[in-house]
This record gives sequence, C-alpha cells and structure tokens, in this order.
Amino acid sequence: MNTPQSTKKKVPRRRNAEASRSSILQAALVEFSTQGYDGARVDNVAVRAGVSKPLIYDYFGDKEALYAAALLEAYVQIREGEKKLDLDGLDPAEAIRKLVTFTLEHFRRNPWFISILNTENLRGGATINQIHDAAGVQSDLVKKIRRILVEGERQGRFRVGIDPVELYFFIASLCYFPLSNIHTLRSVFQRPLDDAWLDRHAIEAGDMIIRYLEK
Amino acid sequence: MNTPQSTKKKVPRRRNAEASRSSILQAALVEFSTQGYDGARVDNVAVRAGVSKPLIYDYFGDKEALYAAALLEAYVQIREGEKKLDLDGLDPAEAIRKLVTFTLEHFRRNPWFISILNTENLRGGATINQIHDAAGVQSDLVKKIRRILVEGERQGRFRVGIDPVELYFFIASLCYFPLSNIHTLRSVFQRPLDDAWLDRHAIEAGDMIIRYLEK
Amino acid sequence: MNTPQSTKKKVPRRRNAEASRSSILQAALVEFSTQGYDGARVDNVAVRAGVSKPLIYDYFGDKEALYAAALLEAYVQIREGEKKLDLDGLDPAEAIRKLVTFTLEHFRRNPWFISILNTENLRGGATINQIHDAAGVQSDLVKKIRRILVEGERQGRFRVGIDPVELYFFIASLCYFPLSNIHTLRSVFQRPLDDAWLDRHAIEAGDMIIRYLEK
Amino acid sequence: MNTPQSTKKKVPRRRNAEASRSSILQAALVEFSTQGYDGARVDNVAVRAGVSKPLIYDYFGDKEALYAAALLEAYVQIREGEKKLDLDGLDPAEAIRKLVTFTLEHFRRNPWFISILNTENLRGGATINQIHDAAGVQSDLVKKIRRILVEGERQGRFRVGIDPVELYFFIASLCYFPLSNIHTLRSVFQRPLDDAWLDRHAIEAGDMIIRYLEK
DNA sequence: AATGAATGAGGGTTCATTCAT
DNA sequence: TATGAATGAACCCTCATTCAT
Repeated sequence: MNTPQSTKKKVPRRRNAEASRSSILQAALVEFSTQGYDGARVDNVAVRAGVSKPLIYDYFGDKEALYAAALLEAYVQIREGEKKLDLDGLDPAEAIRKLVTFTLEHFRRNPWFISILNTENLRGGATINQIHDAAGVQSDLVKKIRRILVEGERQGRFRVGIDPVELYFFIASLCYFPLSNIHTLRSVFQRPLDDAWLDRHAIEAGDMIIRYLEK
Repeated sequence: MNTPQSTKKKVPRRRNAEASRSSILQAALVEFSTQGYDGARVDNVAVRAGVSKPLIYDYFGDKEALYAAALLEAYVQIREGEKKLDLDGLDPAEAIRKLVTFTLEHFRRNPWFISILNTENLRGGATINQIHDAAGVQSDLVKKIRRILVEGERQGRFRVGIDPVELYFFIASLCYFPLSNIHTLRSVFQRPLDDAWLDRHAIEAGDMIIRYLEK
Repeated sequence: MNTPQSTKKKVPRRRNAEASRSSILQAALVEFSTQGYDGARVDNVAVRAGVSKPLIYDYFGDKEALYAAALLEAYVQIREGEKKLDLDGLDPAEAIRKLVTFTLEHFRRNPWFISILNTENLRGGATINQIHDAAGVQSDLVKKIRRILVEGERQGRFRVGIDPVELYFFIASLCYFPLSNIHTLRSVFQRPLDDAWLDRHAIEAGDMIIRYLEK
Repeated sequence: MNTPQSTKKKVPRRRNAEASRSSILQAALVEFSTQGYDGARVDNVAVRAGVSKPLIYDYFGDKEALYAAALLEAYVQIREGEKKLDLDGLDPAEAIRKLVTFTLEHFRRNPWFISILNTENLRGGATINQIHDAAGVQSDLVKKIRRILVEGERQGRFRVGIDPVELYFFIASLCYFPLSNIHTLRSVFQRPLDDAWLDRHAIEAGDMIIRYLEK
C-alpha cells in the first residue's frame, strides 16, 4: 500500500553537482562568518548544506580552500547587492547621502560580510593575499562615487582633488565601525545601537561626508 | 651546614605569584589577539609566559576565563595609553586634530587592541556582556572630547548639540577601519596603506571631523 | 546526414569488458605491489586502469577480491615468464647455473612479484590460503629442476636424494633475499647491491648450489 | 570499609615516563610488524601499551616517527639476541653450522623482525634511509663470521677470499626465505614448513654453506 | 607555588563502497 | 557497459583540561 518512496525513510540524495556546490558555499559563508576560521566546523557546514562531509572535500579540497571560496563568494555577493543601488537623477549631495545610508544598510542586512572580513584580517589576510585577482572584487561603489564627485565638481559644489577610493574608505569606515564593534560598543558605552540609533547615525555620517566634500 | 639553596633540590623558576600572573596575562593578550579565540592555544600562552600549563589553570580557571582577563587587560592597557594624551592649551580645532592623529597612532602602535576587539565582536560580545563593570573601561577620550566640545561651543566655533560619545565613535571609525581592514583593503584596492599613507589619512580624517564640528 | 560518431553524444571510452577487466587487473597488480594491501587505493587502480571506480566493483566485488585476483595474476605472469627458460642440451651443472642466474634476473625484472609476495605473507597468507587451487601456480622451475637432478644423478655427478622442491627453495632463497631486502641491506651494510653486484652474487649463488649438489 | 583504592574504579595512571615510552615502543613493534605500516593503527598501539593516544604523540611525534623508532628498536633487539650466540671453542665447520641453525632459530623466535623488515622494504626503505647511523645496527654475526673464516683459512680447510658480509647474506637468505614466505610456500608447494621441516632445512642449509666454504 | 605526566573529546581528512542514471 | 555523485566509518592528530607530586 505504501508508495515505494514512503517505505524508504532516507531522503533521496541530491544528484546535482552544481546545486550541491552552491549550497555548500552558502553554508560555509554562514559558518565561517559566525564562527571565525578556527571556530568553524566542516561538520556544521555539511549539516547546514545537507550534504556529507566528504562531498565538501571532493569539491573544495580542504578547509582552507573552502574558506577561500567562501571569502570570495562573500565579496561577490556583497558587490552584487551594491550594483542594485540606483543613484540616477539625484543631485550630488543627495547621491552621496543615499550612498552612505545604503552602505550602512547593506552592511546591516548582510552581517556575515563584516564578520568574514574581520576574520580574514584577523588571519593577516593570509587568504586574500593568495587570490590573484583580488582587485576583481573591488567595490562598484567606487565608480559611482567617482561619477558623483565629477558631477559635484562640475557644478562647483564639491572641492576638487578628492580621491574616490579614499572617500569610499571614509564612508565605509563610518558605516563599518558601529556594526563591526556593535557588541563591545554597546557594553562599554551603554548605547543601544539599535536600528533607530543606526538610522540616525547614518544621517549624521552622511552630513559629515557632505560637509567634507562641499566647498 | 648546607646552604638553604642546596637543600632544595630544584630551584623554582619563579616564586612570585603576582609576576607569574601578569606574565601569563600578557602572553594571553598576545596569543588571543594574534590567533583569535579558537585559534589561541593555552600551550602557547604557557610557553610565552614561561610557566607550566597547570599554573594557568590554577590562576584563571579555564581558557574562557583567561580570555576574559586578557580582554579586560587589553582595555586597561589601551586606556592607560590614552591618559597620556595631553591637549592642554590647544585651541579646540587643534585639540580635535591632535586627538584624531593620536587615536590613529595609538591603534597603530597597539595592533593587538583592534585584533582582540574584532575577536570579541566575532564572538558576539559573549565575554564583554558578562563583565559587570564594562563601562569602567570606557575611553577617557570621551571626557577629553566633551571638554573640547564645550570650549568650541563657548568660543562659538563649533555647532552645539554634538554628543561626545557619538563624536568619539566617528573618530574611532575613521581610525579603526583602515587598520582593522588593512590586509583586505591592500589586496582589493591596491593601496599601500603604509605609514605615510596612514599619516595622510589621519590628517584628512582630522579635516573631516573639524568640518563636521565647525559652524 | 550525421556521421555515426556525431549521433552518439558521447563516445564511450571502451566497449570491451575483457579489455577493461584486464587493464584493471594490471593496474591492481602495480598498485598492490607498490603500496601493499592497506596502502593500496582503489582510486589509484581506477585512474591507472582508465576506468571508473564502480566498474572495478562490478567486476571484482571488493578490494579484497581485487587483491586476490591481482595476487593470482602475479603468479600467472611470473610462471609465464619461467616457461620461456630453455635449458635443453645443457649439461646438469650448466643447467643449474643458468637456472640460478635466470631466477635472480627474473625476480629483478619483475620486482612487483617479490613485493606482492611480501605483502601476502605480511597478511599471514590470508588470501592465498583461500584460493583452492593454489598449487596450480607452482613454479615450472620445479619440473625443470627435477629433470636436471635426474640427469645429474644418472651421470653420477650429483648426489642422490635431493628433493627438487627443497632445492628450488634454496635457489629462490639466494635470489629472493638480496632483492626483497635491497633497501635495508644497502642502508645497514653499505653495499651497493647494484646490477654488477647482483650479477656477481648470482654467480656465487650458482657455485654454492652446484657444490651442494655435486658428489 | 572499602579501601580508598577499591572505591576508585580507574586504574591509577602510570607516572613513569620511561616505562610508558618503552611500553609504547614494544606495542608499536608488534603492531607495525603484524599489520604493516598502513595497516597499523595508532589506536591499537595505545591500547596494547596501556596508554592514551595523545601520549604516543607526545613521545614520538607522529605515526611515521613512531614507526621509525619501532624499526630501530627491532634491529636493536635482534642484535641484542645475536650477541648471546657463543661459538667459542668450536671448530670452523661446527661454528658455521651452529651459526646457521642459530640464525634460522632466531628469526623463527622473533617473527616480528622479518615482518618489519619486509614492511620497510615494501616502503622502499623510506625510513631506514633517513636514519643516519643505520650501519650502527649491522649484525654482530658478521664479526663472528669473519673470525670463523680466518680460522678456517688458517687451518687450510676453507677457501680464501670469502667476504664475511656476502657470506652473511647467503646464510641470512637461506634462513629468511622459508620464514618470510612461509604462508605462500605452504599454500603453493604444499609442504608443511613446520618446526620439524625447518629444523631439517637448517641442517641442509648448514651443509650447503660448509660445502661452499670448504676446499 | 609549581609542574611533569597523562587523557577525553573532538576536528580535519581519507577511503572503500554504493546509488541512480 | 559504464560512470558522476554521494556517503558511513574510520584514522591521524590536536587541545583543553586534570592528576599526582
């Protein structure tokens, strides 16, 4: 009476290499960013990805290589998200403000990105230094910033000579720090650092950047 | 007849509990900040401190507690250093500028501080949240900033209503980010991020903060 | 319109069960004799044979059975080689001498034979004891030796009562040992054990056997 | 009422580094010689030695190093046994005969020696080649043989120019082969190869060597 | 106050073997 | 006939932690 499927308790194995690979990658991203490199467990990755451990080794080689793939994937995914930011038709100051709030929001929505970056820097960049085309994951925001700066200068509202990369660093700094250090800051400085606080913080950060740019 | 020394078969390496404790602490600080929590090895701490492992367990209980002590020690040491900053007699803008360059310099000279903070935040603040008097390690810089802001407002040069803690966050952000992320930024953005670059960066950061404060 | 080849999407590498079987067997022989039973990898066998792993399991069942087949194949191949030895028309002493040099040479040219025998003996003969017709792979050399002994006795030059199997053991001993133990002997006794040395050794071994046989 | 000891179920840990080390070594010798290198399990060594696995790693480093130590130990123990052979007062032929029977007997009583040598040679001498002073474990029998040969020559009963090492190789060959290959020989040649057989074999081997030496 | 000796528990990795096509 | 995809079971090794002195 039972269907053949129901008699077999086991879930049928997935027979799709590409799907397996990508679910491993996603699971690795989560594991490494929440646990750090040494805290990460290949076992956890396997469970979360719904595959067996050996499959991970088949696809990625070892923990180190899995981590490298996850790190790269983190950049790829975060850059993917950045591409969706549309600044068309905004005046330069507005564009900058939107870019700043977007950046903080983007970091906030994807906390694994900050975590895995911290992890990698804690490791002395051991992995990112190995990746040949690391520049390939440079932020698209830099290009957007460049365009805004040009327009702002053209309109005579922004100072000239601002380097887009350095400006990106400043914007990123202001957005990164309160999220990266959210736990220690909360405990030590007794501030909420909740969503409302962060929203206000983004606005102030936007102000700061604009004041820095305007003549 | 025997001298006291000769009756003791072994000369103990150290007969000073306090010295042992503090050398363990220092070693732990180095180990945890360079390796992260999970990457840290109690063995390495013992070797670096020149004591046996059981002594560490005697004094601190377990790895977790040792880490907590090291984290607290990190704050204590860094705050100690901040106290040495002397801003007396400077006008507000100059004081701010000096405070900014000092902050970046201070982080640069004590890289273990950023590392252990990143470690703790990666752990979700598990330890700092446990510490009752975490506020006790708040930065002295906040007080200094408050005084500068008051003076700046009094002189009519600074805007009113700036919160000293929030300003400290901004300053810290600008100094923290390029150091915390030095390895990934170098690889991805192909900037040197060497001492000269950081010095220039500090000046620009100072400009940004001052422009943010001035009316 | 299409050529027959193009209509088949994949050209199967081999559509010949016998050829597959025998290339697996040869690969297994190499793998087991170079790596030992536990050191051997079914994966390596598959790669070396140019087939997939499941095919090996299809044909042979499991690693154990594959090993058994390889062991038997080793005997078959070595006995095959022995058949080519032609002693016709030689006088008994010359025949013995030639047989000795041939034996050493044969072992030297097919080192996998000694290796797989050592492997099997290390395993306590677990596999050879299972094979029913193990006697079927007895050396042809024994028959040749029997004939030589008979002739030598008939000519009144050899002692009577020498057992051909026991004599074969002695000959094999003298040829087997320096090859089987070539590495340890070289290191411990600092002798070259190169081809020249082995050639001289074979001659001395021949002398020894002949002196043993002659009245 | 119970003695304190009886209430504690656990066997008190051994607190003797030297004893632990040597029991590990002995257990390793057994394990490696019965299972081969790849077949050997560090777990089994631990159980047989009555210690925990980590202790093995503490003392020896890794499996490879443990194996190296066991191999060396095998040589040391076998050479130790050889020293006990007393040939004083025997005439040269008798001395040779006794040396031959002793060698076979010695190999028979210590089968792990042949096994570990086979293991090492299967590995291509990877380990023995690493040991600097491998010559230090050369057989004392060579010296004894040298003395016998000198005496035999002096008495005009032995041929001159026999190399003691080469003669040792011949003797070892004759004793090693039937033991090393005992399982395959039994199965293939259907001979008992039991103690009685081996005793007779030793006598024949002695004859062979003496005939080889005598003028 | 201090440590040499020892271990339980687990982590990364491998490998013989099977599933499903 | 043949194989790409997948896994259970171990194995080597490490590490936080404790014991006994």
